Amino acid sequence: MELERDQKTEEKGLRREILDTSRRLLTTVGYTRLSMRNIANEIGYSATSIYLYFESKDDLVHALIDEGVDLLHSRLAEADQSGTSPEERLEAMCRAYVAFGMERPEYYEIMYVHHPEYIKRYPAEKYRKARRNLEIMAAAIREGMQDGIFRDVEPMLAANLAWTQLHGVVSLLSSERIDKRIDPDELINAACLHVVDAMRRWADTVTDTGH
Amino acid sequence: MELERDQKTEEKGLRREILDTSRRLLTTVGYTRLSMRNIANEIGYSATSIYLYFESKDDLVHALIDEGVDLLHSRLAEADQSGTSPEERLEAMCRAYVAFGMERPEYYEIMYVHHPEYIKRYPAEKYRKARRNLEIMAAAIREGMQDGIFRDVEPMLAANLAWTQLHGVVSLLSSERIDKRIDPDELINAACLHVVDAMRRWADTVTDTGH
DNA sequence: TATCTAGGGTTAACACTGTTAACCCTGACC
DNA sequence: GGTCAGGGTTAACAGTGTTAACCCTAGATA
Repeated sequence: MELERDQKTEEKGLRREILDTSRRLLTTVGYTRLSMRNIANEIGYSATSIYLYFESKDDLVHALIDEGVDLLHSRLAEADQSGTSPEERLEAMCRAYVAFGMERPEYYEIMYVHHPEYIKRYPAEKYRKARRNLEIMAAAIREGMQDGIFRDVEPMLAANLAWTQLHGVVSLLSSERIDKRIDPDELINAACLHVVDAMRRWADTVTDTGH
Repeated sequence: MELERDQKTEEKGLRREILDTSRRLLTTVGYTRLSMRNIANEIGYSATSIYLYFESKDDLVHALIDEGVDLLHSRLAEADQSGTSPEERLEAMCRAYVAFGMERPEYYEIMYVHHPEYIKRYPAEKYRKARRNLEIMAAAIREGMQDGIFRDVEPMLAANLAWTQLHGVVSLLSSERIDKRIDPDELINAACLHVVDAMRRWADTVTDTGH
């Protein structure tokens, strides 16, 4: 009993267990099979007891999204430190982003693909945390601008443009909507180089038209 | 009776009615509320009678996707004819694609966002038809190459790269995942110009690395 | 010591979902 | 007139997220 008291900072016992098996189910059987009753069966509790620790399934999924956001962030941060020049770092982060999306499609799905319904209820503080993953890219872009390598544009807009390109590749590839005759690696490679290249030249055509 | 016989080329009566109300429900209440019983209630039949004309909900949704594909194709074709130079035409098609995605999110959702489950069962002949929408872009790119305006790359790969960029913008914008401080029009504009610009320079960096 | 209370957990149920099996009824043909 | 097919129905299955009511045990209090 006293031991459990000490562990309460780590997380309450059952809540932790729910999260663990949820994560496991998500990666094994996928999101569609991630149901309250499924989770409950796995840990030997009734489905409704989950509601003692999460106020809804949305809430539970939000917690999983949070984990995914952290996972992605660590990948991006690692890539950011792998290179020296802003160009290298940006390219490395692009590849890290795509790699994450392709290797952990279940996480990626609930983070960026799935239905907007529960996204709208996504709590603000978690949203702010998710934005870090864009800011780390924006930072590299900003540095590149200061070094005179990249053109002068709003770094956050540029980061978002990069994000849309990367997200497009990941989501269309992993939903198997890209024709099989297209080599995935070639497409990924093109997209990543493309993003970096876009930062070099760009502004002259874009910022003019931005009212 | 004889009149109905004449119309059978247009489509069988009830099947047409199901498709019409499905389309209407899709655009009004959205995909999540598009249920068999909902459709049935709307037209005053029982839910199971839908199965006399569609073998599953997937099948029904496939028919709706088909409509969406045609709609998008007519938009792209129109844009393709609006310009003279390959550059103009490609840019017009990019804007047309994004416009379609933003104006008809329900169609876009079932076409390119939703769950891969029923996509895998998407019939091959419809898939072939959907590919036309990429080929019309690839055609403009190919022409640009022949005119010496665009670099020499595999046009279908280039079209797919363009598609990923456009899809990323549409899907992230319409799922409201882009920060509100980013101006959507500016992002769209940047993406479209970006796609065209990528066709001009590109190949030297990309094709080299393609194994 | 007896009683109250709070909290973790349960069962039953509601309102949905897509889908199948069985049935029913009408109209056409032999 | 009997058979048969086809359009349509109801009932039901197995599943979903979620809520209301309940149950039981441990701890604090009178």
